Amino acid sequence: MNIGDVARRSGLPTKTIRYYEEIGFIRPKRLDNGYRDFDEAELHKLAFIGRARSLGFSVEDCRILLELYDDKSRASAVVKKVAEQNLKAIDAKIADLQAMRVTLSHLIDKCAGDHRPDCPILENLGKITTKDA
Amino acid sequence: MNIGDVARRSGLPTKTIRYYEEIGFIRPKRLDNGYRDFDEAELHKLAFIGRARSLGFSVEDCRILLELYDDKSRASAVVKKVAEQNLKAIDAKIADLQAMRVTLSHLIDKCAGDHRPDCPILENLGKITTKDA
DNA sequence: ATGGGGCTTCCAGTCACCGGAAGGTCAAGG
DNA sequence: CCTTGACCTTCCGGTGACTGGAAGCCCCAT
Repeated sequence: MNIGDVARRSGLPTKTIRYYEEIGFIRPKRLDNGYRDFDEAELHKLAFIGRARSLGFSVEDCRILLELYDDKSRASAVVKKVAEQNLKAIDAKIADLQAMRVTLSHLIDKCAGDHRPDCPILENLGKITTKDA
Repeated sequence: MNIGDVARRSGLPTKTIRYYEEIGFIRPKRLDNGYRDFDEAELHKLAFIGRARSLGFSVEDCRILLELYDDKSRASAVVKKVAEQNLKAIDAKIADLQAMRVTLSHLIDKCAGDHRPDCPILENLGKITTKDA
């Protein structure tokens, strides 16, 4: 299977697939002309990584998850722990963004948004909130 | 004012301040010994950038906001628009993360998380969801 | 044989910094 | 006067996870 077919079937760009080879996720054989030749197992692995990435797992998380996936005797608790850590990280990001959102939307609400130059948004950003030593 | 004082008063790391000089946000004078010498206006500007960054504005957004801040005759509508675009981007990120969160937490709930090897998390990641051409 | 797409490698760029090395400067203490 | 330690400087490289582009094969259909 050529890289283009794998890209279509996995949903990953060819650039990303080459990158995943570079960082050791896959080692496709080569044809005589130098083209990569993927088998179904590699396609499968790439699709796995793609799904995990879309759920917010880092590439290094994926490396761990792949190892766990291959190790059929590992306890599910181990996998669950990795997933829970990821969930925590996602929750923290959501909380950060929501805090931003609150402040920013307050600012936007207070701004008339007309032809006049007075703007509470800039005024607030301009406030020096230093901790004078 | 030395860079260390500015760092303490603005809350930005010295590395970041030097970086902001490099990309043209500020142009502090230099003392004979080569040290940067900041004035209050520069401190103010850095604090402004720091606050905007913490609200999710990109560095390029900050460049625009600074220009708008300096242009006392611009309409507040212009600023509001930039802020609203940022708010939209924040909302999109929150939505993405929440979608991830839902899927991942379902998966985690379904996983026993014990000594047994069966794990719905990995099983789901392993599902090939390709669009076979 | 020619054209167009697909494949290869390699280099550089993204974004917003951060870490560290090598070295100059300054104020205080012995 | 010397040392110590906290500053400051520049420069180089790295981060994460790709992405873009150039230069150049390769393959197939016309």
